[in-house]
Amino acid sequence: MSFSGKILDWYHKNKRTLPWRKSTDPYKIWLSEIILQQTRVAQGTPYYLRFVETFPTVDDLANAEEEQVLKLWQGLGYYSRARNLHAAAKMVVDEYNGKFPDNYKKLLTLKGVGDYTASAISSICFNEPHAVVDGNVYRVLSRYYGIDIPINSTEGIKYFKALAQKVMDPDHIRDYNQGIMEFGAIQCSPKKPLCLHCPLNDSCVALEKGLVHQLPVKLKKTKVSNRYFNYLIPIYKDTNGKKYTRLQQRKGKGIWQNLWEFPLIESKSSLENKDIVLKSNVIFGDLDINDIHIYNDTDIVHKLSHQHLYTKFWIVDVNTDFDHKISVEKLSEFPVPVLIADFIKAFKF
DNA sequence: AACGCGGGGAC
DNA sequence: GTCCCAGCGTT
Repeated sequence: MSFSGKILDWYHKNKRTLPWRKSTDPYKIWLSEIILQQTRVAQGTPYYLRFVETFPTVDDLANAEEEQVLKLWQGLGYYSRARNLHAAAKMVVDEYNGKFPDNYKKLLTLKGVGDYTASAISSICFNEPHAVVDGNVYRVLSRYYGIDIPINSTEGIKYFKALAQKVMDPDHIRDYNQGIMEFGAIQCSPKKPLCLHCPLNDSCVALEKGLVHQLPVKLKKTKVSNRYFNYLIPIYKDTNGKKYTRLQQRKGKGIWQNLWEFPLIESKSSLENKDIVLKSNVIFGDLDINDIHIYNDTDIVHKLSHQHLYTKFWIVDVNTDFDHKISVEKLSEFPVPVLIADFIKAFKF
């Protein structure tokens, strides 16, 4: 049996029942594909369910505020996906008259949709013969065919796309594409592949040569940088005992774009109490600061894939009312990074 | 061609 | 600790 035949056979016996597999509605498939970019099925599934529940149609999503989309996305990471998701929904409504693009080329014009996602949607929804190449496919193909070209090199990306396109089954593309990804996730997994009872173990080059654990080859990742965050949490209690604090929205290019956080002092290294007091007086202008004390004695280290954030939270008690204040009960309405959400949850306002 | 972008789970 | 996940956009 051919490679694709065995993949299809394996898929029919082993496929999981996943919520998006009940439909070929391009809106729902697109939603699932964006959510699952660089994200495990287990992590993305509850988000998918909340999104289809909250936004049943692309029109509903397009008409939402970006704030609401980001709030629903909170905790999933790579927030440009959420911003692009919203922008793409608007494109579908405005430029495609509300009808989801129905072929690979048009799908590629949507923000946040690249070769993988356009291939996935066009094959699953419209039976177009475009082979998907995701992390699973790189692993399966590199092992089965014994290819050691780095998967994240320009040559590798081109090579594996062509190979995937060559070995696919164009007549069963919907199941083939999902099948090879599922096979990579469950059978041909990164660490402990189940080679012993694999339907391809009589013809897998990596298995024959003992290279299973050396493939796929991947170029080195960039190094992690350290940053030092000091969050100032102003707290003002009015005459009724109601408490207020302040959030501000992150703008610019870096992490957590358009998400909200407390006023931030970033420094090259760990700051001392007196430095914080000094800078707090600048940040909060002429406010009457009653007391400043640290919340966490040792730094909270928030680890992103490319940055380690050494974080201190400082409680700033103020005696006077201030602008841009929000009541602490409203904190949960803002989309915030996990680092901030964890603090809000742990701190007793 | 290289880099920036999150968070979490498996080991 | 390391690796990687149904990748994409920017520089």
